Amino acid sequence: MSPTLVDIARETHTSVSTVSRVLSGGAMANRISKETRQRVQEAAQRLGYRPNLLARSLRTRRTYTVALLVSDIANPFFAQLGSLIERALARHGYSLMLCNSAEDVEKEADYLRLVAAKGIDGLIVVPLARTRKQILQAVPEKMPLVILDRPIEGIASSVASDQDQMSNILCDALDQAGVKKIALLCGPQHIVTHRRRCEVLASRFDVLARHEGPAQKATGREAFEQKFASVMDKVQAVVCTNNFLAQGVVDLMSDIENPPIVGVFDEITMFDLLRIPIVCSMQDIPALAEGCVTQILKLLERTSEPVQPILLEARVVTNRAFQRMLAKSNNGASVAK
Amino acid sequence: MSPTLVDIARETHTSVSTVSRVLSGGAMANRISKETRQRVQEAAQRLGYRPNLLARSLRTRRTYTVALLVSDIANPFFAQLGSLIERALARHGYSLMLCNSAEDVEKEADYLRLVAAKGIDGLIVVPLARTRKQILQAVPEKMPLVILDRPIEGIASSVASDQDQMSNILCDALDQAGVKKIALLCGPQHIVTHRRRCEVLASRFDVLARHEGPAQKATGREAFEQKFASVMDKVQAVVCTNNFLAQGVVDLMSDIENPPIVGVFDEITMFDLLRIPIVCSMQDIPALAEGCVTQILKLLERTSEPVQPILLEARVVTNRAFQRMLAKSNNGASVAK
DNA sequence: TTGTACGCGTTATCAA
DNA sequence: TTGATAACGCGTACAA
Repeated sequence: MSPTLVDIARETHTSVSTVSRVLSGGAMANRISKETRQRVQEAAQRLGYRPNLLARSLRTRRTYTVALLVSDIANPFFAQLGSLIERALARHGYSLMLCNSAEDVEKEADYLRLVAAKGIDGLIVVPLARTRKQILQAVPEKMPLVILDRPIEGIASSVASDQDQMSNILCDALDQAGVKKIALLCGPQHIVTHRRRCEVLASRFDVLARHEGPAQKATGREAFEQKFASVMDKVQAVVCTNNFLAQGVVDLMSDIENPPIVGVFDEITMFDLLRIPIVCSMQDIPALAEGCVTQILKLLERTSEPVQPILLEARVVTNRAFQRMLAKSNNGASVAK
Repeated sequence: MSPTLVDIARETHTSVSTVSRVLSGGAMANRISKETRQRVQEAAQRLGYRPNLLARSLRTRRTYTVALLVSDIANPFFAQLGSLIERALARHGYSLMLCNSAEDVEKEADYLRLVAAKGIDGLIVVPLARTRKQILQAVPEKMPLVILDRPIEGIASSVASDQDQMSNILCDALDQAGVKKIALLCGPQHIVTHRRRCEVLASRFDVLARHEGPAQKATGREAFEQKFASVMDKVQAVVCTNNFLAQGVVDLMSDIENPPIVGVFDEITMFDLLRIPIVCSMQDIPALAEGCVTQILKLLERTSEPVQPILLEARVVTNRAFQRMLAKSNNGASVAK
């Protein structure tokens, strides 16, 4: 067994409190005579003392652990976020507990309860639940909580991209390319980001076909087989509310003669090498990560200074095929601006 | 404050031990009179009792938490592994603590110590350290430990792909395509997987150019600028020891007239849509995840039944461009087999 | 400057 | 079938 404070106290002919003060008390350590302090440290070193963090946490009510609850860390969007969040937290002395909700309300609630029971200090969550109430009945009121990506009414500590802004810049880009009619491939409408993106798109273009399903590659295939194929020659763009959906779509479209533009939220890997014109509205992932870490740290320090929701801007990125297409049409039509 | 056993004991006119037995003792609960059991359960329900898992862990010396230590969860390979591991662990009642070592030996050691101090039950690690000794001086001897992806001499509990097999099937595929001379892009040679892959490749082909660097996209660019450009017309393939490296390479090669084959370990997203012929040697990620979870669970149950290293087979996958190329050369040369 | 004693919430031992 | 009581290892008032 690993040595404890008692062992060191015995070894060094002092009491546990002195040992504790030397080894863990920051300011307390100075109020101890240089001599005993050294004796204690020497003994600790020699015995290979490691504090039992469980016992400490039980006593101090702080675990220095934050939980990140996402739908699936295999999703590159969340994987990048998770990586950056873990790094930032580690820099501040916190560890990360990772939870996959798998877009399942039950699992989400289970995890929320578990996290509370484990004495986790704070929680960063990409929620499935849509109301403050749903969350607060699984997690104590005072638990530091940051909502990531899908804001919830009544919770101030949240970090997300501005869905309207990111939808509109995508629409602007499509507009500029002369798009009027689109096919729309949507993720689950109970998820606020997907829903809002759809709404904006529908308000700005003529939607000739629309398909909804889970945010996976397979849904893209489905859409084509069931609804999109027939309108492919009538629309100028296919828009997908996230990159997984788009991946399925792009797969299918590679065989089409004169493919329409694909508009998509978040990144498509290697999109620059595809011959399909693609325009992405990309969230600022590092800023999202940094945002929610600073938020959670603020809440953890309990310096009760007010926390403001953070709303980030996205930016549009196009691939070469898109740029070529744009250049061509501009040349043909009028003087390029 | 959340209610404790004491509160329920007071409320129900019994002792903490009875309450504990009712609420957490599995078999113990039956040795309690139906009546008091119900009283206790009712009270627990009414007061909204949640066990304090920290206190329990301190007492039982089990946290039901496993740590996963990888270089970077943003790497899709680890992200998929992480997701599957988390799910499997959750099914067995364990939570996951996620640690990024960032390919940094210091951080790795720090995390190993931290994990031990936190009372984590077990550890799945993609190690940077190369000897059993290095690891055991940071983590207690008896800590359940599974080595993932990069086997270490003397540690039986490990799960990985057979590097020789996966390298050789890649070579076989290249052979079949008539490849004799290659350019080789390697990840860090102190990482055993990269090193072994290089060795096999070098033993089977004529390596006209070789570049080494961190396993990132940028290294691919570097290689081209510094060494590869001049031999591009002399080699029939460029081989990369992982997918990040390959991504950089593929980016650069899209401009080349008659691109050589790209050989790569692990998946390249959307590779089917690229006009460059690509052949991948793909690890069985679900099997890797399942393997290390069953291993760790076996160690956690302490049923001292012997644990065997798991070595998995990879399989070769080619994209359409590769297949077209192969078909063409077969037609031209001789009767297709 | 140092030591004593208690509490954190639970489980486990030993009597009753 | 139950209840005191002692751990688990640590931090911290309070006293000396």
